[in-house]
Amino acid sequence: MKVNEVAKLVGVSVRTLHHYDEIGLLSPFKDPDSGYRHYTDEDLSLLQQILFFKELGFSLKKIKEVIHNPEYDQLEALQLHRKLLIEKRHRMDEMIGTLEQTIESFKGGNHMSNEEKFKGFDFSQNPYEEEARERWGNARVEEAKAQVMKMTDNDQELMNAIYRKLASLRHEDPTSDAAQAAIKEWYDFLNNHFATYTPEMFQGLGMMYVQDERFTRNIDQFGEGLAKFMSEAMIEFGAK
Amino acid sequence: MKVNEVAKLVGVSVRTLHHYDEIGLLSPFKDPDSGYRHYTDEDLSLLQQILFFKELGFSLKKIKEVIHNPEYDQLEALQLHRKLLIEKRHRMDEMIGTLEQTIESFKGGNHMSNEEKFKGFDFSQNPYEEEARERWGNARVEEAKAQVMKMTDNDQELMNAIYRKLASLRHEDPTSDAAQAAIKEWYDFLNNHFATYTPEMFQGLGMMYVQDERFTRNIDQFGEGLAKFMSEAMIEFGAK
DNA sequence: TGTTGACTTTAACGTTACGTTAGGACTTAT
DNA sequence: ATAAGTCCTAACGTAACGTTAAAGTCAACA
Repeated sequence: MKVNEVAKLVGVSVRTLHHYDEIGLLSPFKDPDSGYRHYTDEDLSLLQQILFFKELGFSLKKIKEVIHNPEYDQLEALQLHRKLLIEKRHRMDEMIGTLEQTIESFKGGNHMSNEEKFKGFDFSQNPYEEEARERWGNARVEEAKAQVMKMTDNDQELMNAIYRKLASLRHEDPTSDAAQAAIKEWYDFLNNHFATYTPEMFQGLGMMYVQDERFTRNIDQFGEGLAKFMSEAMIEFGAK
Repeated sequence: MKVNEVAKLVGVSVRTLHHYDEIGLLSPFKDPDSGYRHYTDEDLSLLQQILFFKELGFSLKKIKEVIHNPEYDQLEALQLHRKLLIEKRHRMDEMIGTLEQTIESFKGGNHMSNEEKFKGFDFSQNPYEEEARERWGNARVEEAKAQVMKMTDNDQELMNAIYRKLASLRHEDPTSDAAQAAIKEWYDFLNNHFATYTPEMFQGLGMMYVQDERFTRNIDQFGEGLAKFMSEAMIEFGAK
């Protein structure tokens, strides 16, 4: 196989293959006449390995070491690397936290009463707070609650606007483009304001919209049937 | 202030300050005679800002844009950046997951019975599973459980060995070097095998060792007083 | 067989945010 | 005044390729 074929097959650039050859990471057979590189099946599977490690965030230098060493070293390298990744993730968590604080301070004051703030968006107060704690743990709920408390008037208005827009669409097909566009707005809003929610919490939230009638009632403040509509739209949205 | 003073004060290299000057990010006053750079207090606070954004992962190019623009853009930039960070964190989570699977497959089979595996290490089965769910949430507990299930015979043996070593030391001072070395082994083991535990879970686990007598009984299988000893050693370990 | 178009090669500069010498000017303390 | 300490600019090095650029090779069609 020639460079371009390989490149297209595995989804890397020709330059990348050249580079790997240059640094001695993957050196295919070179036709002495034409100078063309020719990759065997073996080269390909080695390339797969390389890309695998790369996806895990290894540097090419380390990949080169790891790939040409006995098995035990590979395991050790994997474990070490995982440790580094986990540390990095912790640092990222801290960074995200700092960012969120900064964003809050940029946004300025929050002048609505807390009751006002919790209207329409609710699950960290009232009947189901305890249930939420059971389902998702203390720390998560506290964090979510703190974030809702810090919401700006502006954000609150934005959220209500999204709810109203959704309510106005609630008699249409939840899979329609308009409905999906609106649910995407809502999805983006949640993503921007409550990033600490795990994917499971998102899913669970969607489920509860229809399964738990207390949720249903709360959401249907904005229009009867809204909870059901949103749930269906969310499922559709998540499916693609 | 001259370069070196500034550098030492804020913890960056002189080269970094030169670089920021080169690219027009932070250009202090330059004495026309000596050519020396002189940083004012204003320069310093600007530098703080720069470093802050840098810590958040902004490129110098973006910092330059953000710092010289109206407020609204800054907020937008912050929000955009947080989004990117969150996406990156998700990708990292996936990478860590893949790494863990790979590590498992490297380690090979697991031939002990599940009862065997849960002996000595327990909190995802038996009386307190339900309690764990309440405290830390469903997903976390399930994840932890799955990881315990996948433990290799080897790992299991390793863990038991650590427990036995700790048990043999349990009548000594928990703050002694020997005790701390042993608790570090245990800490590293947990870190290597149950990376999905949050710091709070770690702390909580330590607390429960003495506060919850069901835990105490389970750990004390390896020797009476072990739970208390471990808890004290953990607190000491965490404090430094 | 000649030519054309698709593909290949090496070479080398560009990117990011500095680190790291290197050689020389300026300042400060003794 | 002289040495020690600090400052300057200039320029190459790093990681993992991207991006031209100039030139050789291959397959097919006329």
